[in-house]
Amino acid sequence: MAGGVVINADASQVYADLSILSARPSAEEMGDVPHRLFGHIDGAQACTAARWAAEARAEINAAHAAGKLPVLVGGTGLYIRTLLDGIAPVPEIDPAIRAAVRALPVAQAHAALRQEDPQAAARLAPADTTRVARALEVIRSTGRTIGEWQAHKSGGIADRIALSPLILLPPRPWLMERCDGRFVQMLDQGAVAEVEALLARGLDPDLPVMRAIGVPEIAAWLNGDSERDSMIERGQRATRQYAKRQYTWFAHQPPADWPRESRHIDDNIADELAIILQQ
RNA sequence: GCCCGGGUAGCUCAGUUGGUAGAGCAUGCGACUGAAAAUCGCAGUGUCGGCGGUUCGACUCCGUCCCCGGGCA
Repeated sequence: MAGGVVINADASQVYADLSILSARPSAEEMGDVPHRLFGHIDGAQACTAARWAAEARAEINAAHAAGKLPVLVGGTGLYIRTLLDGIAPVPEIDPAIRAAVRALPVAQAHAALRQEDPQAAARLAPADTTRVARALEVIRSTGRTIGEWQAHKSGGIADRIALSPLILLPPRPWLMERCDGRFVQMLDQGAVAEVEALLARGLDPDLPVMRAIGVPEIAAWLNGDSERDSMIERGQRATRQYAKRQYTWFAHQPPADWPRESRHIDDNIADELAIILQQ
């Protein structure tokens, strides 16, 4: 096969504004291997699982057409699941409805949901802001409940591709150390300037770019609301908590027959991966 | 040395008239259908600073000692 194409499957690495903070690969690291869906979306927009999946599908098709091997890399489980299994075909939500719903305090949103979609209200945790808002905007914007929509999924490509999955679940203590080191490294590489640039844009604080790990922590420090040491500590902690959530997702959500690799991600594994990619 | 405030969960702190303790965060585990690096659920742990006393019973009251912070000398 005439080489491969690396396709990003990380929800933060898609944003132009997050290079250092999302640990996006550098130009040198990319070398002459084509990389797709990295930093291609402006931070003023919020990407979605469905949008990413559609783009990934197009990139995979293009790679196949060019006789290249598409290699998806990244840790956003929902995105990968959406690509493979599809997702409920809910139409675009009316922006006015979305804004109104998101402006509601959760308690009110959940109370409204109890009236408008009792089943979803019963199923969801009353404090689950994201899902409660989603359920409410779906019933209000489409007239059908989210449960009805979710009865079917569409757009999945799992049944028409040959998949070679590999899940990396390295030893926890090692992983946690890497998390701590990684945040410090980001600061050394210019993460603060990246956050300053982001703040200068005056974006909605609810946007994904503004909630990415490190952004709120560094912004608070720039704002004088915290000491540098505590900023570092909070950034490291957020990274570790995220790693734990990823660990849980990938340990349990993907099919049981997907191979799990629990060794350290060292040069040996990197070589093995390189060999797999060359096949 | 004296006066005041304070020593309760890993951290910050609640604890009304005495009935052996809680909340947030952290931690652990888990969930996850269009914001997912998001959002949420569940679960530990405590010689309530030490010692003595009063009491059927003390984190709560009394005595004493230790430690921390502030003030006065």
